[in-house]
Amino acid sequence: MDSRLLWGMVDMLILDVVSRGPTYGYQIAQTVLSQSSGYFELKEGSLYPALHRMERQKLLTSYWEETQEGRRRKFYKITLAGQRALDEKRDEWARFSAGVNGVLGGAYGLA
Amino acid sequence: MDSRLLWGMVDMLILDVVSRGPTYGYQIAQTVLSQSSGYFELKEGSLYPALHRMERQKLLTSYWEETQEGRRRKFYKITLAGQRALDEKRDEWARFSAGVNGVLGGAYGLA
DNA sequence: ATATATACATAGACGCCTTAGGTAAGGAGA
DNA sequence: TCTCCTTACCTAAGGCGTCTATGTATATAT
Repeated sequence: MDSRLLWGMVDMLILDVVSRGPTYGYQIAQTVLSQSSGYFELKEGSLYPALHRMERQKLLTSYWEETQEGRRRKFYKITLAGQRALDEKRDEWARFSAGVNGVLGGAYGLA
Repeated sequence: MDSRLLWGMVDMLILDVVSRGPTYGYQIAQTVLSQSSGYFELKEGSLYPALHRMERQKLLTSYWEETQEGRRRKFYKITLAGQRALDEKRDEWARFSAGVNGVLGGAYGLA
């Protein structure tokens, strides 16, 4: 896929996944990959900086957990501000995709 | 709007408008603005570099015309390669928006 | 032993969009 | 006349998110 399309979408996708309950980076990437039917491959170089950025912005909080097998995972929870940001981003996405489809459909005369 | 969302979309929107028939920069911006219900304000700093870039890539060709009032306009026509690129970008957009909606819809369990 | 999957992290490069500025002509209104 | 807005083109510099590449570390499978 054209990765330039991802600009500004990574945050929304991450927030959306985290909004369903605490989860960690690797799992977020797997979820996004699976629910986009393999389309969105969140690269580590985008994923982790985005998580850190959103934590700085207080949209997420984090805590470490250790599994019984000895692997460490950094879990993220969405904050109230994060939930609000997600809602805004969803609205923004709706307007954006309607805008694109409006232009693309323009050839066939809709309005 | 969040302008980062525009990444990679400007070319598709321009190609789409030009594909309907020869037109010029200012008019393209007006068309996109109108058909996105005022949502997409193509800035000159994005529009003209994009037109030049796509002309370099042989997706568009251009010619100058002078109006009776003395204004000069640079008209653009889409090439065969441009039409193919547009078709690809439309497919890409369809997959992309389906992917986003797949992730966003994931909370309500679709697959 | 080696490879793969899990799991985190960072540095530097890249490229498009933005802001801001420039040129130039026409028409409207004071 | 002077000012302002619209039309119409163009470019330079800055910002910033994503990518590639790299590093660390453990567990499991071959």
